[in-house]
Formats: sequence, C-alpha cells, structure tokens
Amino acid sequence: MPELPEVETIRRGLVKAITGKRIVQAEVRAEGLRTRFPKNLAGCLKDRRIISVTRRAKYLLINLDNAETLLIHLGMSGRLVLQKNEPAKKHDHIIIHLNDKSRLVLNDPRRFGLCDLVATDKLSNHKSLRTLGIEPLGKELTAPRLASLLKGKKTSIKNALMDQRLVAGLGNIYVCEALFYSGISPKRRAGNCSEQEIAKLVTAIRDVLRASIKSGGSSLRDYVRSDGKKGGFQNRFAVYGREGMPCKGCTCCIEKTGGVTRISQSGRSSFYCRTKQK
DNA sequence: AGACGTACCTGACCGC
DNA sequence: TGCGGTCAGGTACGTC
Repeated sequence: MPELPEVETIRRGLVKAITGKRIVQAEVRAEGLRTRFPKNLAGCLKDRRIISVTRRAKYLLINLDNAETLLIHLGMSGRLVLQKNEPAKKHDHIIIHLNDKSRLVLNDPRRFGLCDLVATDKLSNHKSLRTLGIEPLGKELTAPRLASLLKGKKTSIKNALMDQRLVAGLGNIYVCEALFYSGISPKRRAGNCSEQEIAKLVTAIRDVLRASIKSGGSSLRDYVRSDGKKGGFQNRFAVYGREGMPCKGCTCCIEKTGGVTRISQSGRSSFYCRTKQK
C-alpha cells in the first residue's frame, strides 16, 4: 500500500496517541509476514514503554525504552490502526495493547509487510534499511545529487525513481505524479535527463509528497490513517489511475490524444500525458 | 554490476 | 451465482 506520504501520515497520527504509553500485552497471531517475526516478539514487547515514533523511507520505527526498535513495513496492503474495543478481524496479525486501553493493530491481508525488532543503535545496519537511498524530503535531495545518482543509468527514469537504493520512499503513484509535474516521460532514459529537468523533478518530488501528506495520503484500496479515516490525495491525482481521462489542468485535445496513457514498465502501470511529458 | 522477470499473498472486480 | 482472468501504494531473489 503505502508510499512515503501514507507512512508519514500514519506516523503523525501515532505520535501523540502512543508516545509515552506502555505496552501491557502483545498478541502475535501469525508466524510472520514476508519474513518470520522475531522469536518471542510478544514477550519482548510486554512492559516496554514507547519513546518515539519515527520513519525511514517507507519504514515505520517505533522506538522502545530498552534501546530496541519495532520496525514495521506495510507492504502493499498493510494497515496500522489504533482501536479501542473492536474484536479481532481476519488478518489482524499483531495486536499491541497499551496502558490506556487502546490497541495498535497491524492488519495485512496480502502479508507482504514486515515486522522486526532491532537494537536501535544498529538500525542503519538492518538488512532492510542499509541499502536505502536518500530521503526525498531531506536535505540530501538536491538537483546535483539526483543528477549524480541518475548519471549513466540506462534504465527508464520511472524504474530509477522506483529504485529504493537511489531515492527511498517513492512508489508507483508518486513517481507517476512527480514525472507529470516535471514534464518528463516515464520512458525516458534515466541518464539522459537534462540538469534543468532534474531540477524540476526534485521540486516536483518534494511538492507532490508534501501535498499528499497535507491531504493525509492516498486511499485507493487498503490504506487508511491510524484513526481509520481515509486520506484525500487520491482525489487530486494528475495522472495516476486516470487512463483515458484528462490530465490535471488538461488543455490537450482528448479526441486526438485519448487522454492519459497507461503503459506497463517492469510489470507496473505507468500513467502519463503524451502531450505534456516528453 | 546492473537490468529484468518472477515470486510472494489475498481480495476486488469484470466478463462470461 | 460462480468461475477464471486480471489487477493492486512493494520488495527480494534468481538469472542472464
């Protein structure tokens, strides 16, 4: 499900609600998701206090008072929701009971998610985190930096931006959207984008991520915020999911262009405007 | 090394 | 109503 804006929205929703709370009990109702849960996860979580909730790319980090961190990735269909008294549902894999009687529930039908427990000072060495590239909303993402990351890359700009080892946190939606706002076709060779285009791309990436976070992320199927409500950014897509429809601010001749075009790249749909993106 | 296809899962939706 | 096919916010791994 979630790309950076969705994970960040969940994080922000959890900060006030669970920081400082104590875990009175954890129910672990599955062996694992994409990977097995750590041994005795329930026992390790019991009686821990939550110090802070942070994020790295699409990973949520729940930092505990024993210098360990609960690392969570939501895959395609994962939800992390705060509940009061609701009965456990299908695919509720982990239920964390807090001392204020609320429950943090990890639900993931497709089980592409991940949950691990890591020593906080060794987080950056974790298998899932150590290969991650730069944070798109951090200071590291500058036009020269992105240019050097893309330099010589023969793959498409779409695939390059999806590569978490370069820029970490973008997924299918926000790559399509950022390419639209920078006027670059998803088919362009990554290494062939001009300095000017890359500068536009940097701005577009930041703007689209920020705008989405402001709207609470994009809810298509599974994603909801930690309070169970939907995000709103899906109503503001310029091209994503809009095959045959006008792109945002469309002045193109729809009869002639057929509207937003969908192509498949590396098995994923890309949406773009053939008139505005070259 | 880097690029590509495929596997991992469930569920929703569409056409027959 | 049901069945098969297709598609879905992601990542990891094998193979060229």
